[in-house]
Amino acid sequence: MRLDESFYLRGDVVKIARELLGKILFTNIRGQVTSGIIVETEAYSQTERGSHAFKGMTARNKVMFNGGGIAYVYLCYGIHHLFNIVTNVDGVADAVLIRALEPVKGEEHMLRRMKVKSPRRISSGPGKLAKAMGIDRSFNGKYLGSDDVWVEDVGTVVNKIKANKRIGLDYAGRDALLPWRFTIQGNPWVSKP
DNA sequence: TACGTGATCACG
DNA sequence: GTGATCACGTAA
Repeated sequence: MRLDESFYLRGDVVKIARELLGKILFTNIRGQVTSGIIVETEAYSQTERGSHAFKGMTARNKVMFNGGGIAYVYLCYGIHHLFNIVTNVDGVADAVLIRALEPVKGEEHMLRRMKVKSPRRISSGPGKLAKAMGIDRSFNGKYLGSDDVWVEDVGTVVNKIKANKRIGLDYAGRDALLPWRFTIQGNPWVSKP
């Protein structure tokens, strides 16, 4: 069943980040459908220094201030597109970064986009999964109920969730230590660190 | 461990 | 305008 607004509009972004584990992210790029199990997420709250929205609205982060259930996609290090799901109500800029997927459907499309021939860890990391799924900045602000990108709950029960500090936030001071990175423990598709 | 790569943002 | 910075990935 496709997740709808009521899932994303809730106020607890940390809870939503945990609950997204085991759900399935789909994209449909000109008829090419790919999907993967979400195995790694990070929560970002407007109230802490790790968030792009901490200092308020800018041209880049403005879609985060919309109500939950849309994508926030931006370019990182000039190379990588990072895919986030906006949560919380209109006016509050919370989001969940999707950091790794276990491929389910359309792996041949992912391999082609990654320019590799044989199965590999093509979606273990936020930049890689966006590329593998065909996500770029044209997805920024896109509604997750659209026919291009959506998330489904297939009833998977995730037994062991591990919480760690988030990756790559050395600039965020004390907030870098928040245990807001969630992984499915033992899943081989979780990104390296 | 080093660095490519380009949008973004805080300066003025 | 300009310059430092960056929620990464790969090669070495």
